[in-house]
Amino acid sequence: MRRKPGRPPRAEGARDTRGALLRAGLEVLTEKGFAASGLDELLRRVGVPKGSFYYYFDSKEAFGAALIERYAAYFARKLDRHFLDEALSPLARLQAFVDDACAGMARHAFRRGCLVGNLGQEIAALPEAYRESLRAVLADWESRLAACLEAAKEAGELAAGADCTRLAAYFWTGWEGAVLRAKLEGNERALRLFAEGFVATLPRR
Amino acid sequence: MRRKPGRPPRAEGARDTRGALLRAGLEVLTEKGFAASGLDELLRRVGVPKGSFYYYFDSKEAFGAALIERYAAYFARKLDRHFLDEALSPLARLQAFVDDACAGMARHAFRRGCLVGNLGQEIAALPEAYRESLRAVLADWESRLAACLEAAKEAGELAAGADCTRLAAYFWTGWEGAVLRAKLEGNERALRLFAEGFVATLPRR
DNA sequence: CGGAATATTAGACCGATCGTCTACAAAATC
DNA sequence: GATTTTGTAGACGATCGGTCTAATATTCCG
Repeated sequence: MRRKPGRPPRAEGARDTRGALLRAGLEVLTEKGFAASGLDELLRRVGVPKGSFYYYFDSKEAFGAALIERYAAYFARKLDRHFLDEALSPLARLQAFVDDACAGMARHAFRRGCLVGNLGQEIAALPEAYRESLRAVLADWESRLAACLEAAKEAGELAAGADCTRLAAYFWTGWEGAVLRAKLEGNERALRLFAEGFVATLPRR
Repeated sequence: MRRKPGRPPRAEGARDTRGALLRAGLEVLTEKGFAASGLDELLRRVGVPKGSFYYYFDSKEAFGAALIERYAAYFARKLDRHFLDEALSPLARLQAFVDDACAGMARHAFRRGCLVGNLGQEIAALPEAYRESLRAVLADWESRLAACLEAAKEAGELAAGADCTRLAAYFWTGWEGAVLRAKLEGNERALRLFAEGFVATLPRR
């Protein structure tokens, strides 16, 4: 019993309980996936009682859906930051994303992976509604990368006949595998290996 | 209460309890992963009481380890069947494996994936001993594929300068991603896409 | 053929943890 | 200062992984 019940101050040194839950949820779920992540652990971590959780979210399923949404937004921003960076050539932008991702995984000692990959893997045991959400997220990433590859085409870094949409789908498919492998091996080797292989085999002209 | 206790006949119409547990375990874990798979469900499915489970296996962890071993053996046989098939050219053998895998996933309506991929994804929440096992399995697949690619070199299907080990690592990394994606999408598109992309970008000479 | 030893099953039981829910207190509003 | 809103506290029943004792079939040995 650490605190009396009731509403804590919110106006000033406010504590964004919902936000804290989402942040911690992302940390836990990108590490262990959905099924293996217990609410109790999450709540202990954030220092919030169960009642609060169920005030902000209808269920664990709803919480997961919110996490997917938040992760998609976070990742879309990251992709835009790199893929739309006019200071770099299109292929250099892709490389910058890869470098960023490697640094990100290293920062968490290769324990955390990709939320989409984690949930996709256990999709059979997840709410059916997640499937479409995850698919949509991947489709979104695909179109962002395809646009970057189109830019590469115009910059003469990629053959005019290249199928950018197909290449983008190929990239994200393999990339998810690389993230999984990097987690398993505990190093960035797989990420580098896949990225280099992908770029190396791009049709130049 | 369906049956009186005691040892059932084993000599004739014998029921291989341990084997049945392993078989069902493989089905469940390739679908839902480790954490999401409850012992109770498994036991209900096989029609075996808990006592038997803990007679054959020390713990869920030991059970999982046995599953990894069994899956590795099963998969190694499958790889040998294809990669050592002298009737086909080396690259045709790889294609035969891909076709086989597509058919296999389709047979289970794309619900079951790869045990190594599933467990690898949730490695952070798994017994640490699994990590090395899974790594070793992947390394084994890698060397089998590398040998097949070496054969392709000798057959003139692959450039003499190609780094077969590296290519093999690249393949399995991306392949795991493709399996994950095929599960998520519920079709073989990702498998085909990755396999075609891989073969297409192989250095021919 | 009989009795002891062994192999295997039956399922109650335990502490921990799962996700849900009801009761209530503080802050905000009027 | 009463009511409404916002949020917290923690009890709850179900189920989890795991252990344990009891019971019985089979095998072994004489």
